[in-house]
Amino acid sequence: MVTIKDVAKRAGVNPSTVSRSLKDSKSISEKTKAKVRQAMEDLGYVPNVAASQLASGLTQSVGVIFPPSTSPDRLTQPFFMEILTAINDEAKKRHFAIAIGTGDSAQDLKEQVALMHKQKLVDGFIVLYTEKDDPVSHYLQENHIPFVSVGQAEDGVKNRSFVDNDNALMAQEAVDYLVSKGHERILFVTPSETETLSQVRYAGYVKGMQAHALSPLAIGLFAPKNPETIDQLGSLIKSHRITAVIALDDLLALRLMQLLSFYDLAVPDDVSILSFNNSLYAKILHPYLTTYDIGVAALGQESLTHLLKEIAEKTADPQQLVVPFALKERESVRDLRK
Amino acid sequence: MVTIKDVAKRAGVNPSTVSRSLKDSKSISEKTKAKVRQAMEDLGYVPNVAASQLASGLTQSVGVIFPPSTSPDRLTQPFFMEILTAINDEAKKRHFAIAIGTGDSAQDLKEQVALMHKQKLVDGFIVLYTEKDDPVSHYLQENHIPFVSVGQAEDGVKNRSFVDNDNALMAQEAVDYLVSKGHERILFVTPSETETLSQVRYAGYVKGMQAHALSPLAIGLFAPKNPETIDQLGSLIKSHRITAVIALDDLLALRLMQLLSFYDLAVPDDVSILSFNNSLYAKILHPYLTTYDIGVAALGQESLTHLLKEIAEKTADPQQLVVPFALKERESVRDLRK
DNA sequence: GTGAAAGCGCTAACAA
DNA sequence: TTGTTAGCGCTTTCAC
Repeated sequence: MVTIKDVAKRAGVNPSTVSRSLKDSKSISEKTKAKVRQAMEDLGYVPNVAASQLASGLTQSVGVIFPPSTSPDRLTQPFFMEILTAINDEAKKRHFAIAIGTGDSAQDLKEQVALMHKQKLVDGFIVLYTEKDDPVSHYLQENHIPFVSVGQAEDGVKNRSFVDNDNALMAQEAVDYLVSKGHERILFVTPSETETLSQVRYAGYVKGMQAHALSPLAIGLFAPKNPETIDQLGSLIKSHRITAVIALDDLLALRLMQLLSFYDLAVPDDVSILSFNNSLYAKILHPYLTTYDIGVAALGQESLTHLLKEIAEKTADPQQLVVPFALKERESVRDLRK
Repeated sequence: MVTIKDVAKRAGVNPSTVSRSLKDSKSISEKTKAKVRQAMEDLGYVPNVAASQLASGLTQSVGVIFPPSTSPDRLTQPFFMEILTAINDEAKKRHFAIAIGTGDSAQDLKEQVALMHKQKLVDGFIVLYTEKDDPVSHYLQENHIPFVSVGQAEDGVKNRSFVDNDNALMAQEAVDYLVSKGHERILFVTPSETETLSQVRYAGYVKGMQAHALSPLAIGLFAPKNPETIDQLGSLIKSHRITAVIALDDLLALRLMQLLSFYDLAVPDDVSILSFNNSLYAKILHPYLTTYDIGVAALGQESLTHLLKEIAEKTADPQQLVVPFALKERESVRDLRK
């Protein structure tokens, strides 16, 4: 194994000079750096991470925490793999490694996070979910460990960093878009009314409707595991002669399509569907879904960038970072004016 | 920060004794160990990973390599997140950490793997895909770095460890099952005939058909991106009056369902579908898919277990580990005998 | 069965 | 601008 000493010897300098050159310290002359770099090249030197960690106290790596897999399907949403690769790509660029945390329960996760931190495995965390009274976030905050969450900030939680889209605006623009296509009887549908995300987007929907002097409908619940909601939703759509529905995500939109076909309603001829995420699901079945791309890559990149900033500056800098979204027009929305 | 020295002082022993107790060395008396453990408890001691890595030369962590994201959808298959959590869970139990590797190209990935290894970030790798002439596997093999691949072994590659299902047998049993439900005109469909996995399963299908004195049909190609194959497949199913198709995976099965409905064929009334993976896709739309569960958790667990064994024993021990599969009967196969 | 002591490879004062 | 030096926290021979 070639160490910093070997490089130093070959370059005819002191090991500390090599160390400094490595981090491109400005107190080393370009000439010396060049010499050192050449020596590194010649010898095929690669720094030993453990040694530098031990000496510097910095881990050069961050933890990425997945949501508790209480509902087993959640994790298999394409979103998580997408953001994981986005974060990893950004981390590579910045010479950081990432460690992942998964667990069955939030409690489990909390213990893992605590361990990772105490073991000095990571300097900070990206938490890929937000939940009320989440033990993980609480732990991180109480212990003043740098972290950023991906997802909607809860109300009242101010001194924490979040990366998210402007979900209210996105839902509002969804209404604008549908109205521009001639729709007026628009319904908002979600699989769970309690989720913060649902609430925020529903609020955006309400605002959007009101902006067009349309009366917003009550939130539509469609929980595939709860058969009641299915029937209710079906009749609601029929009786209110809904022409467009906004679905909380692509998967829900897919299920909605099937529900509608059961009621002999075709998409988009009878009912248009507009959804969010632009995930793989949007292009499985025709009609391909018109959906908002939430910029997963940007979410990942921003979260890491901000986290590293907090780590480097050793100071919490709570920010709400918002990532732009973009409409992907495909086949599930009909223009009623044509 | 509480170190091994603090523990030693409190327990009234030498740091080396603490270190030994930590690894439950048998050359330390139970009495001393108890004392030491108590001291650790009292002080809330947590070992510093970097220090132990540096001193021992062992990283206590392994790399998990995802397939190159050349086709962006591939990674979002639920399989990868599932196996990642399975591996991570197993790793937690064994006090190992995992580092992940992702990249756009195989070349990219190779460089990342090389770096991870040279930096002494990991002791070995789990490669979550198999491909012909894959630079990553080549690199690992040439440099005698412990690794195990998840997926079908290519022919002729003998001195490497793989974890996989017995895919030929699974396809053969799929035929058995369909025959037991009264089907005879059975078609095997795949999105890509060149993939090893396709070939192996197709071979199993052929064998299964022959075992029942049925003549196997040519492999059916259904590449959604290639419209020709869609028409061809549709007519094929019509003209041969196919009653059951075996689909390479759940996603394909879903697309197949839509194709069939386009031809006014209902699943399972007119055509039955049997697929593989038992992924999230199997339960999105009715009819829910009858599909083989490939035991992702076991795949992950076995791969890690075997890798750690190779690392610990410092000796390559090429093995083909096979993980059992199980049929999940749901709604997509009709019993023609009823 | 336990202690002493020399490192693992790198960093970061402090000097020069 | 560069060299000297003392660790970072743990492991592991080698003694006893």
